[in-house]
Amino acid sequence: MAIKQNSRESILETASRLFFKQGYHATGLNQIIKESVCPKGSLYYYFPEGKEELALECISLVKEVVIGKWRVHFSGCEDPVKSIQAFIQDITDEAVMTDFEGFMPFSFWLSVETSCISNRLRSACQDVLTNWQSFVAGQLVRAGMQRSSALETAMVIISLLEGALILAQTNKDKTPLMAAYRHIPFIVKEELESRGK
Amino acid sequence: MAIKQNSRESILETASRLFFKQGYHATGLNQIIKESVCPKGSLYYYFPEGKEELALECISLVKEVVIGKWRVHFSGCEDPVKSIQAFIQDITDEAVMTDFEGFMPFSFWLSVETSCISNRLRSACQDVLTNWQSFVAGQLVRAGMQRSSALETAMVIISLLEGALILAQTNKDKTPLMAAYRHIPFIVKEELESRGK
DNA sequence: GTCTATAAGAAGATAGAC
DNA sequence: GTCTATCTTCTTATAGAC
Repeated sequence: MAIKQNSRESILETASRLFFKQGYHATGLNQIIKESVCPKGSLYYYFPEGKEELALECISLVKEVVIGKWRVHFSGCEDPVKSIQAFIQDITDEAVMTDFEGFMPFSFWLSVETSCISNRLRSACQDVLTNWQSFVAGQLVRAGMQRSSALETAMVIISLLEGALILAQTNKDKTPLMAAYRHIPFIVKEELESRGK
Repeated sequence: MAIKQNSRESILETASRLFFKQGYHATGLNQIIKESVCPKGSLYYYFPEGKEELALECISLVKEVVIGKWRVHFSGCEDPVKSIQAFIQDITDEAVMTDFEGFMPFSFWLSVETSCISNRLRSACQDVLTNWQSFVAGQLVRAGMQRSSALETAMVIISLLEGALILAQTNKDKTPLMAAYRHIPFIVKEELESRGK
C-alpha cells in the first residue's frame, strides 16, 4: 500500500553526493537520474518543483549528516580541542580515501554558488551554517567559554575548515587540513584561558 | 596594423568578473559576450580553445590582482599583522560595497568547481594558491618568523579567509570576515613569539 | 503511482560570409 | 580580422501512456 521510498531515497542520496562533490550547476538532473537508476518521472513526482526543491532537501540532509559527525566527536571526549581535532581527522580521512573526489558534506562552497541564483537556497544554506556554528559554540560554552566568545570562535573554526577544504581539494593534499588541525588548540585555548584569568 | 586589444581585454575583464562572482559553470559564454558587447567570433578568435582557455587566463589575471592587493598592504606597514588586517578590511569593504554580489577575486571556490572537470584548471588554481601562500609567507619571514612556520601560518590565514568569504557571501554579512580580522593577531603573533623566546 | 518520450530553451563550439 | 548564423548536445521541465 505504502509508496516505496526507495526511489526518493536513492535520488536524494545520489543528488547529495553529486551536488556536494561537483557543485550545483555542474550537476545535471540527467546525471542524477542516471546514477540513481531512477526514471526522470520519479524525480518530478517526488520533487515537483524540480532541481531547486531537490537541492533544498539535499542541503538540509547534509546539515544533519554533519551535525551527526560533530555530535559523535564531541560526545567522545570532554576536551573540545580534541573533539574538533577528531572531527578534522574524520573529514580528512574521508577525503584522502576518495583522493579528494568523493562526497564531502562539510565542503560547503555550493552555498555561494547557489546564493547567487536563489534566495530560498541562500537562506537554506545560511540556516545550515548557523546551525553548525551554534552546535560548536554550545560545546565551547559547555567547556567554560563565554557565550559571545564561543559564537565567534565557532565561526572562525568553521571558516578555517571550509577554507582548508578548498585548498585541500584543489591540491589533492591533506596539508591544509592538517595545518588547521594544529592551529585549533591556539584558537580555542586562547579564548578559554583569557576567560580563566 | 596592430590588432585592437580592446575586445580581448573587454572579454577577459567581463569573464573574470562573472567567473569569480557566479562561478565557472553558472557563467555561460553567451552571457560573457553579451555583457562585454563583443561578438562570439572574437571570443573564439582570441581564445581558440574556448571556455577552458578563457578561464585559465582569468585565473592567472586574478592571481596578479590579488598579489597586487597583498603587495599594497604589506608595503604600507612593517607589522605583518596590521598588513593582513588591512587586506581583510580591503576585501570586506569591496564586498560590502556591492552587497556581497560583486567581483570577489579572492573568493576562490571556483578552484574546487573547476578542479573536478579539468586537470589543467586545477593545476592553474593550485599555482595561484601556492603563489599567494608564498607571498604571505615571505612577508612573515621578513618579520622574523621561521620559514616552515611561515608557510604553515600563511596557509592557515588563506584558509581562514577563503572560508570566511564563504560564510560572508552566504549570509551577506561581514561578521565572518571581522571575526577572522580579530583572530589574525593570535594566529601570527603566537608563531612570532614562540620563536622569540 | 510509475515510467517514457519529447518539448523548449540554453549550453559550448564552428563554419563561413564579408 | 571581424562578425553572424547555425550545429550539436545537453539542460530543465512536461505531457501523457500504462
